[in-house]
Amino acid sequence: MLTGTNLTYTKAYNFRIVFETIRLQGPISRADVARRTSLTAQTVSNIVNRLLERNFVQEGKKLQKKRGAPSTTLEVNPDGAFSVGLDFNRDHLTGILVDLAGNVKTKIFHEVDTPSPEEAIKLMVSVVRQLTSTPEVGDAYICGVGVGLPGPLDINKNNEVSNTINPKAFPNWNHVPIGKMLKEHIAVPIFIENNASAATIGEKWYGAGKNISNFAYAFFGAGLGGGLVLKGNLYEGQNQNSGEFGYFPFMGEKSPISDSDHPHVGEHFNLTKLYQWLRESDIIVKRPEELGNLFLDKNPVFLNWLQLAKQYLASVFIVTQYMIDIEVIILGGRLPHIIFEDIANDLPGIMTSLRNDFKTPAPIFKCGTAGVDAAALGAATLPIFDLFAAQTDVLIKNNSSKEEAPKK
Amino acid sequence: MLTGTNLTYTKAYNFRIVFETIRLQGPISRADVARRTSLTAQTVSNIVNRLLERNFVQEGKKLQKKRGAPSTTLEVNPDGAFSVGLDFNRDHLTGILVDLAGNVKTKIFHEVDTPSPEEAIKLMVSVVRQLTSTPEVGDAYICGVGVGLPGPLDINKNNEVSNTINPKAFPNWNHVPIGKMLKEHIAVPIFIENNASAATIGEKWYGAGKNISNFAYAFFGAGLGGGLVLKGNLYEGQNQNSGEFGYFPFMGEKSPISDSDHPHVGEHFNLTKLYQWLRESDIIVKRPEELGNLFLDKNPVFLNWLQLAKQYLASVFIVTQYMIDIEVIILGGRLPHIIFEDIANDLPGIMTSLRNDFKTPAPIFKCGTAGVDAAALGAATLPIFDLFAAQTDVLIKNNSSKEEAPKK
DNA sequence: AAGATTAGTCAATTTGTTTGATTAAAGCAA
DNA sequence: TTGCTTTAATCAAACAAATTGACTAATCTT
Repeated sequence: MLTGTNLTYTKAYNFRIVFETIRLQGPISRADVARRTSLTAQTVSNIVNRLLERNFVQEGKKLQKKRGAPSTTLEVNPDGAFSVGLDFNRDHLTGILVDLAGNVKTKIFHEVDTPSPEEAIKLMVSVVRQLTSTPEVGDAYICGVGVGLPGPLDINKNNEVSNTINPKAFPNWNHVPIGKMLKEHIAVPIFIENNASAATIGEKWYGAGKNISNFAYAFFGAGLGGGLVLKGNLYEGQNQNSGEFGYFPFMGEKSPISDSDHPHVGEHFNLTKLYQWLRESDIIVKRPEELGNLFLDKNPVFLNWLQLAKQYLASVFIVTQYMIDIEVIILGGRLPHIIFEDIANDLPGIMTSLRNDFKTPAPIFKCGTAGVDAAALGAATLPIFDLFAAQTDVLIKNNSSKEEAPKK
Repeated sequence: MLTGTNLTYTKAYNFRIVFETIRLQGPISRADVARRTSLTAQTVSNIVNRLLERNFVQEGKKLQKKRGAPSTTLEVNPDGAFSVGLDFNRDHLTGILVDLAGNVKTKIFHEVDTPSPEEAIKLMVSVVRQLTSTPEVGDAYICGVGVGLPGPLDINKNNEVSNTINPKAFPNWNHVPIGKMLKEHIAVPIFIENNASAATIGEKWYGAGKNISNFAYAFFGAGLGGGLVLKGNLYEGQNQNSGEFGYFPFMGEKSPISDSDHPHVGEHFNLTKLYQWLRESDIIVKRPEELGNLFLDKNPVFLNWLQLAKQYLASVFIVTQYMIDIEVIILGGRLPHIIFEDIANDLPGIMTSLRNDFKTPAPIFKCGTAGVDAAALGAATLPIFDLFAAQTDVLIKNNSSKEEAPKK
């Protein structure tokens, strides 16, 4: 709907712009913030006072450049607020506590086996309680709890409170109002996303996507998913399912691991199927970390898989580039970092050999910085993002998340 | 860069929101505009007065619903402003004059044969003069001149005035500062875009994309191009080359028309190559309109081409949907309307047979409403779009196009 | 005919940014 | 050392656009 705007929204947006400038450019002086944002020194001064009052930023030491009065630098106060992220899947629940600077302060890991909704909620609530009741947090501000679930999600938006969710990965979960169930036990705001989108936001806010306004993120979880950041904002699409790279059909021959009626690239990256396929060659793998050893040992069966993986990814990203013309592609998720590095290293060459002579530069490949906990860190970023990100839609009326965090 | 905002931008944005609401929903009363936009009646009243003063909208007849005072309706005043669009290619220059409601008032067509930049500019200037000096225009406001060129463009953004352009289709054009050259002879603002992007904006503003906030547009010109509208805004990508569907590789077997080292879907839709291929079967075609006759005659060679075309498009749009999860796909350009209708009719079925069982709905196919002059109409829309579209970036500082049109 | 409802405008208020003036701190040059 | 210049930062007043509240007018309801 086309809605207008007014002063209140202007205020909220400038608040976020100033915070984000300090976050990304800090330590930085008020005067520099004003220059960068094109706001006046007075406006910046007022907003910074509000940020200081709330403990979201802190003053650093004085700094002087050439002449004139030295400037007091500003930077994010890591302990100014905390957020909880949950990465939930059939086999595990990871819970982490992060501070405002994105540092992981505490981490809790539980192995599970396709629990029922009730069991899952109970465990989640207990993890959240544990994470937030440490003396380190004290009475600091808690932005909220973010939950990442395996996508694609079928989100039924009946009303804001009781969205129901159908995660494809949980056959026994059917239209579970997970948000509502959590709200009954947890007082802070709750955010639910598919894990790939959450990880995308995590990389955008704290990771390899900082300062990058257009990128695609490929998320290697139980399968292959992803997310898109376009013009600095997460683009989720009509049904919150953009960036489903795993559903792309194979361009050439299909993967030897593929066994479905509609062969698609995601099958090659499906961890369960990969473990099965490796077992046929008497290679026993149970966790993604162990794939790193196969790589270091130059195991020929695994290297064969990896070679094919690169081919499939190259074809996926060629199409991605022609469609959305992005600058950077970030790789992240549960695979070991050395494997991502190897892929990021080889893909540009493979893609060049497949590309048409096109005048735009090839995309740059980067590895995600969040490591194997990308989904949990991403989930924890959701509440922070909602409160602080300078998304342009903050400026427009009928937007729920325009309020500032409370003073205490 | 992260820049702040202030009241001035708020004003500009609300002005656009009110105009667009009247344009899309009119005839509509002030009170209804206020309800739709979440602005107060007073704010709407003020903005409408400014719109009336500038003749961009006009009052219609009184209308009463149930009780209360009858409301005066508002609607766009077609003669309130005019805009010129040029569609330039190796073989033709089409110039059109459109009014504020998107009606084509005058059309000029010239056949050309890969002219030099100087010859082209001369012809363009003369066409613009002819179009704007009719009595119908009188002293009405001219928004500007839009120029659509065959993409992909290699735009060199040295500074705002002297962007140079390398259209791939013009081998003898090398870094031509076409904007600067036109500005020397034309007083109104000038906008240059690749023809597919221009046509996309045209469909978004006046055509099948009205009211649709996420869609992909496939543009059949000399080859196959396209554009994306995401969250209501044109998304052009890092290098202004998003939506280059023609560069996608073939998913299965390549087209019989393809003859390049890197086979890509665009080759199948390259009109020159298609004409050549048809000639091999003794079918002589020189203009796209004639393809319509082949279709109506059920010419087997052409139907074979069409069948393959649908297969290739289906694979392209499946990937499109998984990547950007859009609602609608619009087909437009130089092919005859009946062919677009046939494609739009058959594609959903072909795609369903190829799709994974995915829970999101399949995209809806629509035919563009601009007809064969989509590129020229799109080009004409560029200045209007710049002046009136409620793109969110209007709200942010350091944005050149925030001024309101002059009163006279 | 009185009351209710709705459209629309005028005048005063609100609110966040901007402008202008002022203070303070530090380097530069004679 | 002293005066000049530059820069940072804040205070107070001005400004600008949306909002609020009061009011008029038109029409339907009962």
